[in-house]
Amino acid sequence: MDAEALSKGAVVQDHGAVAQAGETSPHDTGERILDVALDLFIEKGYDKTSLREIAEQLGVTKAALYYHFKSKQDILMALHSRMHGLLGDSILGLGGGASADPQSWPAMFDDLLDKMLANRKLFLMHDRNRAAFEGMHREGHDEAHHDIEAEFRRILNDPAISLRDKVRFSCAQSALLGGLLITTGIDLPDASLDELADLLREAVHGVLGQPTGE
Amino acid sequence: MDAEALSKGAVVQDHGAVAQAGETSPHDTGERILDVALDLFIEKGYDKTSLREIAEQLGVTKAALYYHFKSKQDILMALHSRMHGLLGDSILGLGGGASADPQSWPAMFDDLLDKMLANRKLFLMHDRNRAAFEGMHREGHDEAHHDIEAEFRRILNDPAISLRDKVRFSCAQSALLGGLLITTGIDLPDASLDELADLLREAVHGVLGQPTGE
DNA sequence: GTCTATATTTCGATAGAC
DNA sequence: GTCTATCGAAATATAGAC
Repeated sequence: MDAEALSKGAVVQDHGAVAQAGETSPHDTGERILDVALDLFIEKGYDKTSLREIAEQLGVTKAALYYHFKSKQDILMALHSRMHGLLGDSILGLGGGASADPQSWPAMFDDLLDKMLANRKLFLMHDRNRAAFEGMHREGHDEAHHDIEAEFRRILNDPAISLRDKVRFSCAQSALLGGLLITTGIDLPDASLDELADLLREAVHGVLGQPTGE
Repeated sequence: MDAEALSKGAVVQDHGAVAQAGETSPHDTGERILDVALDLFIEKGYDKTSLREIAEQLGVTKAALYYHFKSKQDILMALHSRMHGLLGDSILGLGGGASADPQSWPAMFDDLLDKMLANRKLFLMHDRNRAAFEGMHREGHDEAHHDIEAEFRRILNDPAISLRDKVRFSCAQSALLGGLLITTGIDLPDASLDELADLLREAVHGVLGQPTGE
């Protein structure tokens, strides 16, 4: 009801090479399960969304879901993979330590902004179900995937970064999510997504401030 | 484990008149239940926190909880009341329409910042369990309490407010929460809460921008 | 690949003794 | 005000036919 204005399953962006393992043609049942789950996880939250509900809305039975996913958490993990497929390793320097330099943050956030805006639903879902994702990581599952929040904490614990920059980083990231949230609580007049992108960039840069003196 | 650096149950601030109905002396069992629940709702989320767990950590049995609260949701509602007791009606103009003027936002956010920082846990809990709170409101409970998000949506749907200001408002609010989040993921050196407050003010004002031309 | 059962578990909530 | 014991509901997950 709230999220009907969002784009549907815009997983693959205008650049290739983001295909996920196990996700073949775009309209097999597995993908449709994920699409429905994504909507429900945003609307009601992961915990309060039952498999019966997902199956019902999809026109199949619960048991059919278990043919495609071995558990409910497995569905959440698949959506997690979708998200990381979008981010790629281009952002947040998961390999190196490029993100340790606050000078590079404005450009990085610009990049992140585009990807998050183009795939709002995934990021809104991740934000709304942070507890569920952390529980998943705590139980040791979700191998081979670093979370966004893992990189987030790495920066927060880097002694080379000043408290001011840490606050800026944390606030900028949250501000971005707050900007995404606006697309659900409002009827965006026409396709003024570009205007929103500009305003969001403005807000994020406002948080990050001037790298030099102030 | 994560939230042990947070202050414990700082419900009543340095100004009086925030007592809640049904909350008498500060250390009766009812209050202790709420304190434990607050911690667990932050750490594991509302849904994944069982009453057995709350009771165990408190050294009583499940049934004892039901003497003080008539349901699990009732515990959540009580914490909701705690939060609104803090906010009072001074902020966000729940009665009038004072918050409709973007000119007044910087001062309002300064006020909000202090209250949120002094009672981080309540606001972090609210943010982390947004789905649970919305579900509560959807089911018609929580009478007599307007939610923060209700006022939030009112602003988003006010046609007199420009999209830029709406984005700024939404981002500023989220940025504030992002700033609170920093207190959980980091060991704040000493009691540098005042320094954090300054940096947060800086960040929020950065989002809100100049009211005049730009 | 999808169905009809059914197994298993956990949780919220209640009854009644003390 | 707290306890023991239990009920009932709902959810995840599985077994096996088709």
